[in-house]
Amino acid sequence: MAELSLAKVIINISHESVDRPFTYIIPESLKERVNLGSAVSVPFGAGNTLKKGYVVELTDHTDVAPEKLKEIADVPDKDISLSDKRIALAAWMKRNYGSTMIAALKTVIPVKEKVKESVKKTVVRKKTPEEIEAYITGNKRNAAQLRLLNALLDEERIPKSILDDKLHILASTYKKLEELGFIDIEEERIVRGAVSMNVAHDSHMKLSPAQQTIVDEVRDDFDKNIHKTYLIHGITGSGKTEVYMQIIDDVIGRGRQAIVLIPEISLTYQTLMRFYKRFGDRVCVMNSTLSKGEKYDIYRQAIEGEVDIVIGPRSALFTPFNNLGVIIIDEEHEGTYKSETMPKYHARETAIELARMNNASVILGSATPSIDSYYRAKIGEYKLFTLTERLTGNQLPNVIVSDLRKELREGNRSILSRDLQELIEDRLNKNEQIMLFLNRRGMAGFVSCRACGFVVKCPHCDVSLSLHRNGKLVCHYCGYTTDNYKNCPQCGSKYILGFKAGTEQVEEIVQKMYPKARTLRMDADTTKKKESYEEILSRFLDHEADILIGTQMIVKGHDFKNVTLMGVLAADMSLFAADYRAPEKTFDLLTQAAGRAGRGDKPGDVVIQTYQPDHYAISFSVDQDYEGFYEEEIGYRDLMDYPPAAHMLSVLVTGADEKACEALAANLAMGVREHFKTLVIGPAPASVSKINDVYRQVFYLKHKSYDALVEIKDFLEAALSTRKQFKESVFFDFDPQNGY
DNA sequence: AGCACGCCGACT
DNA sequence: GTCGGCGTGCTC
Repeated sequence: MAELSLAKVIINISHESVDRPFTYIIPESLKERVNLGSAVSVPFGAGNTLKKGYVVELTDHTDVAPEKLKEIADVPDKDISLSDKRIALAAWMKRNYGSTMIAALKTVIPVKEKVKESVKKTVVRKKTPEEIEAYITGNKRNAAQLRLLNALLDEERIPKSILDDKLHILASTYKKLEELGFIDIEEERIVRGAVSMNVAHDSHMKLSPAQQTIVDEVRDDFDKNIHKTYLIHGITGSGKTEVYMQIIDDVIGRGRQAIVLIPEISLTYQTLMRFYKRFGDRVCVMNSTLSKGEKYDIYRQAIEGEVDIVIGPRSALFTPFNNLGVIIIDEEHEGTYKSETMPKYHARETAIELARMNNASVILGSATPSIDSYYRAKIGEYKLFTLTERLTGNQLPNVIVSDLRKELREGNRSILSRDLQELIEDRLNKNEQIMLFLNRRGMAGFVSCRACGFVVKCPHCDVSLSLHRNGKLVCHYCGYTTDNYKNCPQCGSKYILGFKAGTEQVEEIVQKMYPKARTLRMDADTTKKKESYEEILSRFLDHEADILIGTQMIVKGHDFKNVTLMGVLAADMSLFAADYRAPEKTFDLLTQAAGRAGRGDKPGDVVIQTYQPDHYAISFSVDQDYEGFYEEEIGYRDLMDYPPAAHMLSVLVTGADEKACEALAANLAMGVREHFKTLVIGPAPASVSKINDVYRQVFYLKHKSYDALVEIKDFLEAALSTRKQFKESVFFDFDPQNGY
């Protein structure tokens, strides 16, 4: 066979006009090192500037004129190369999500370059549990020390990185405890990211019959080389994690590897420790706070077979295992599985494609599966399992619905219903904890004129401004800040007031009503600083506050044993979002919120305050009736041709010139209408019609066939490429998760 | 993304 | 006449 002397290279320039392979000659001196997937450095363009790129094909013939061909300059050995499967996956992503090939390739490579090794620190317990207990007992201060010592009671050795990350221990705390002789910090020159704990592996937990059925069926299929997508619909506390772990055990026992995807925010210290205890140093955890070096080490260990399990957010999907056996996606309904940047891939779909390429299985799990996945399970595309038994022995919480219209009619103008007020008082007296969940920031806190209805909006972005405690009005999109108005700019009335319903206002009101109660607030503002999210949670866990007030993030998967009351302040807030998924998201949030109360041995109450107690998203969540909600919702999706009944493509046209932007959107929409004889919805101003003075027009296409939408996207891209004079940019999103 | 080519306005 | 503005087009 003739030796292949040419390489097709994708250049690292993210622009459609150069988004195609360029052919280069492989010089004799680099023959050994240039392979399929190699990262190479090549001269490009008139100036022969050196550009990085990836070899996506080796060949020995080309249609390019020979005098044009240049030679590959180098194969930098600190850059990481790709496997052929990864190239195929990138090509699939490019096609399905409409990105450039180079953007898809970069997504598929979790780490760009190799980095030197460093030291790893492990915190080791140096005193007996009894001595530690003695120190802890009666110690009301030193919360951070107690967190650390409590963790060390369970585990003699814990990697410092986990403690830093999950328990938020500061250097001063380690220093103090080292001085007191409680701990020692061992340093080891070892690969980063790895967790080696001298743990006695937990013996396999006894599974319930329902759990065992799932494990058995997946294993039997696996051994028959049948690889499906399985959906586990399991209520909170039904033991999904046990099932995942047993399946992983089976898979790694067969010499294969496992990827576990989690919505980053929900990976709690407890869950993490369960994996470590079960699998020890065969597990690696990825997260966005890891350094380049740590990520690289995980990557290297995966390739070299030193670890078998990686846990991480959607990007962990691209861990380069050689023999992937199973991909587990926990909380599969979560929106964070859809990428917001190019390529706008969905981790669930991409996982299924990756699994198909590797002969691996996919396990999806959720207490409230996405309508999408449940539909696919119902039509037999996925295999459905249901876990209905609460193994933790907790009772379901008692759910009370407060009709806010009735409250108002009967003279209660407070944001807390009388039922909720009564229960808060009761819990404060019992020294139990309370969570108050406010559905949506940004929807609340806006300033409007009670006389004429004027709403104060950002001059640069088409969203209402929020009133902050300092009296300023702030835009949550661009940060624009202005003083609050004394009089309405439209009618001059002095009744221009904030709509009191932001988390800040709730905290203020709660503090006034319950002066003795200690409150903590968690929202996008208070968690802006790195690590503050974990810090607030651990402070609440340590009972440094009685009431935690927050947005979505407080309802995600955290287990607070002492919380016996969950108040949902405005359950219908998220129903107003301009998004066909609004009822689904509302149902998910309410169901999860209800799951937060009474998870310990104490029974819990949930109060759901709403203006629409009869809306199906609310009534079914009150009854914790997923099936009922699904039936109602799928009927609606079917009727309207919304996913999963059909697929959707959103086309977002943006531009600084309003008229030009509108004209281009109208023109493109018309082109599609005429060429495909299909229905086009819009164009219309996006729900946020302007961000930072850039106008946004959007139109939607629906089609039963995904490929038909891909064809339309290709058509639009072709149409755009012949009109370069347009300064407007166009963005595509398949089955969009968030409205535009 | 760069770089070259090229076609119009104000300069030694 | 020519220097240089950046709009348009091409890159193996």
